Amino acid sequence: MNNFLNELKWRGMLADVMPGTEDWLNQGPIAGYVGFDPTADSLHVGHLVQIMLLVHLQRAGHTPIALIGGATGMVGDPSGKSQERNLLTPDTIAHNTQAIQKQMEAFLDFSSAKLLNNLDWFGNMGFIDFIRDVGKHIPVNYMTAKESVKKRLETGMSFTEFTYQLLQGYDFYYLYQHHHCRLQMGGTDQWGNMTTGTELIRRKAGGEAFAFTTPLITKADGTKFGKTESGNVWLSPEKTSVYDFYQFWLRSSDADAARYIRIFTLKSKEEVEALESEHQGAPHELKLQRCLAEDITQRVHGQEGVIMAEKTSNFLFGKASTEELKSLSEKEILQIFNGVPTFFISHSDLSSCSELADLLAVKTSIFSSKGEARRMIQSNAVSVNQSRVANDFLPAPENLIQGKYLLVQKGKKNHNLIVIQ
RNA sequence: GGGGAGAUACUCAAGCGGUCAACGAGGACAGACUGUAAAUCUGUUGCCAACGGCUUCGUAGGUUCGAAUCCUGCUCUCCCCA
Repeated sequence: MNNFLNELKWRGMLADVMPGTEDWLNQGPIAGYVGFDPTADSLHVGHLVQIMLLVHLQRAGHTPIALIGGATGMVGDPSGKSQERNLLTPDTIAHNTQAIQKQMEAFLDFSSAKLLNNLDWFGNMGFIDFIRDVGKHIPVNYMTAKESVKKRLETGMSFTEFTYQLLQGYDFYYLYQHHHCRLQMGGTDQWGNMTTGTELIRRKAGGEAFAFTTPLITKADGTKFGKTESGNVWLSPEKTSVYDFYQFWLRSSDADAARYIRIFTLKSKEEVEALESEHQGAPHELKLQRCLAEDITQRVHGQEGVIMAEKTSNFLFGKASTEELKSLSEKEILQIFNGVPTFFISHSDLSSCSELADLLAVKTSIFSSKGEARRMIQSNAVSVNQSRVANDFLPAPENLIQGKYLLVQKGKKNHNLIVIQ
């Protein structure tokens, strides 16, 4: 029954495991949970690791529980945060909760998996009840020994955030009592909160519960995973276009791609190893990165998303000439440049431009200032309609594709579409 | 309650009356090389009508021909004593 931990192990998804977890998992189907706080109206790629845990759990025949923190999100988890954060309003949290719940449904089969919201059990609990029923069981010295608290003792931490581990601990206790859940999973930064839960279960219910964590996902160069120049990579296509999402994975380095494909896809060990050796034989084909990007984009945005992102990528990074670009029909243009940042300007905007930098920094915000635009143009970094241009170049009507489009490329990887209407 | 230190650009961090749009490092972006990789080398990194101009050094005033640098009030942060 339990290939679960082994599966996670070869994929490099195991960091700390509480003693006894494996033995217990071997005893038969169990229920395990991961919590997600609704701090934004979409999950991002960092959450994907945790989601994959639930997916593996389900595939191993167990019951995954995705817990949305409608209540804990009101408080704010201090883990891994060096500063106190602002509270979100209840409205925002409710909205975020809904959005995240919806996203969850794409990954798990909720005919057997469970989707819960801890507001359901915290919503009506009074403060006095809480400190009597929960607070009484966990000593403050135990709480302050946690890394998440210790780190903040000097710089300061509100009582609110200090309490967070108790809330999360109670979640685990509640799931233990009502859903036979004895396993909690999460990122390494959650370890302290997770052990507060097992401790509460031990003290309050005399029960035994288990936990393990996934390692912090990093990039080979040591920088933070899941960020691009424009910020977080979100699962919501409104916040990160499907094209950008696909590109995020495609651009990962060889070392990263090999690790990511284990973590974020369900490909078997044999498949992964075969891909790796294939990749080594012809690294320029980016086989590993392509498979990775395709697989994840497929899971998050569906087959259509993959087709579109690939089409756009192939066009923009292929050697499409100005002529090829000009030969595109309007329909093709709209299809290909879907997901590429687009700016709308008027014909008078275009004709009133005194220089290219004016068009790129003032009429559109492709660059943040004219100075920057000029510098970039001077360093040979800007192309219009697939050919390098100088600052004295100004698009004339005959340069517009289909009479209304301009493709502006900044550097190697940033494409923008200007629509003149 | 008493005493001390400090607040500089994305971050760290120099500067202590003119030569400061502000040393240096990191980061970021770009160019070359490549494979939309890594490493390496190079350039850029306040804004503009640009061999010049304008606005920046917590905030509000003041001294001075001239201030990030000196003085005063205010706000915030940290440390020590009680």
